[in-house]
Amino acid sequence: MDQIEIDPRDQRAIRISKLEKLRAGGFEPYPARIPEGRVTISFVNKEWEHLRQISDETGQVIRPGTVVTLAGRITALRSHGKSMFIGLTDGTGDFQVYFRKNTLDESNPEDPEIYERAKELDLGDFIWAEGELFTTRTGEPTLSANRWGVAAKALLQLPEKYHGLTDPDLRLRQRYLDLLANPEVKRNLEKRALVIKTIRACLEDEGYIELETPVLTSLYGGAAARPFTTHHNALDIDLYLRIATELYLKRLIVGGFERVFEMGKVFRNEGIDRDHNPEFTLLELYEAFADYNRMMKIAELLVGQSARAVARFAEGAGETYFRTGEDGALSVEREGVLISFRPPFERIKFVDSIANITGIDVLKSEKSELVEFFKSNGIDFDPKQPYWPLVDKLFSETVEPRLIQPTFVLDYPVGLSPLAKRKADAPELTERFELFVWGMEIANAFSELNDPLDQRARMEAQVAQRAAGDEDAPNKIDEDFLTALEHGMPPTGGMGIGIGRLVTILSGASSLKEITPFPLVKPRS
RNA sequence: ACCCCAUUAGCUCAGUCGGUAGAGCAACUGACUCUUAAUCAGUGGGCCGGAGGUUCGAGUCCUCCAUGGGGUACCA
Repeated sequence: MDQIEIDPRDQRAIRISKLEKLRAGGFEPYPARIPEGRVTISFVNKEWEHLRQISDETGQVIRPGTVVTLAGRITALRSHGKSMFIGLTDGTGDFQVYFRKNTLDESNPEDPEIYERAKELDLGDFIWAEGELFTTRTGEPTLSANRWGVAAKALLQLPEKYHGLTDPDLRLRQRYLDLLANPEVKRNLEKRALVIKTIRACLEDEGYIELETPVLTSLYGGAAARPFTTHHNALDIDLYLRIATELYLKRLIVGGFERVFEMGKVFRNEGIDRDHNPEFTLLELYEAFADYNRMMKIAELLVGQSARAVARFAEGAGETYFRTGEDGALSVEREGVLISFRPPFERIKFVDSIANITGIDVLKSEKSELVEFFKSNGIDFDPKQPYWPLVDKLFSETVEPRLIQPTFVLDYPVGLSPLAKRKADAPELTERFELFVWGMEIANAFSELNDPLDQRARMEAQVAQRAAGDEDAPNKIDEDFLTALEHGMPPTGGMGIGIGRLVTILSGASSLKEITPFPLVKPRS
């Protein structure tokens, strides 16, 4: 059986032959479990002073090290003939394991091969090792193994340890390799989990309840986006994947819940770039007897607390892109600019912000004036678009890029805000804000429109806009939603927050892809 | 959808004017009982993203295609 020729080019075949040698020698390469009593590496590192072996100046052992069992993946392998050093990583940290022939042989007289078998180990294999904790001559905390075993053999090589994995395509398609090779990727995903946990805890503290609304719906609405479609076989109907949770959460407000939120995936059939992914996690929250001023407070709370939590984590991990000021102010450094997350955030008005930069008063202006501005400033635009979408374009081009520090932009025109309540003293404006950070929209909130007749009129206008060629406008009026409103919805404040974008900013990541575990990629043909 | 750039060993990258395909890590063989990007000696490893074209000759020049990145457009 040893006579089978192995092509030395085929490293997988080499590993399979090692696996067979281990199994033949009584080392099961895929055991169901390892010996009980395994401790984590972070525990050993934390308790190191209590656990380690203590020697006097002459090197005499005064107190033996504690015997523990560790398990993890082999990340380094340095063989020295009759001893070897193994770098071991578990989910909590790194630790060095020392295999010494004499020690292993003396502890296992029944198995004369126990040291030799270790020569069948490769980088990437999972092993367990039980032994005594000591400090090497060079000061490295180490476990000297008395016993060891395979926990799971790896058949393929891991990425190179020193340069890591940098091919952007491979990083996304084989994210597990990216995670192993690039520690900051794992930290960024941990920050994502931390932000989600922090936001849930804050909202629960505020008396909010979390409910899940349908993903599969026969109508789509609550946002301007093109949907994904799918099909239900038993009912034989086409369904849409939701583009927002808004219209269902408002039904829950009508039904008597006063503080409700959902944090879940929504799906928008649009392009992919550094702040867009077709499926993304959206937080939406609604509070009865609240308005958009209350939503600003909640936004400051959620963003502020998330920033605080991420800062604590980043400091613990030794990262330096985060600063904590003397007064507890938190800021993130991006491209040399400090972004401060200390509430209250700046507040500017939508109409004023455009006028200050362009001189155009969008409430009095006309389409021709916008067109002229675009042309003279060399900005590409779609001349077929109606007035209000062009106003939005004007805002995106001139104001948005300047909104680096967290900034609330207040009081959007009603033409851009089909679901927001009009301002009592300025009916052409709405009680709506968006929160921008680093030129990116993070949150969108308003005093919700609860006048069912006004809501119907605005939805009809949208459907007409669709008919006129706006593919992002809804295709049908959600009559069931309007019926719900006609039964009466209290004055309500509502807000949506793009979780991924918030995490991108707070983690210092360069794009949404970095903090999304598995962003959408084109399948390989 | 459009423009620009990239694609060479398992990984990270060189490759000059168009003239025999290179390095480090990883792998393989051997030495080595406190190493740590271990060291030392030796060995193997390539559809140069794919398909065409120009040429005596193409990793290198041209065209098309695929994938990725950046930008533009789209995304209230």
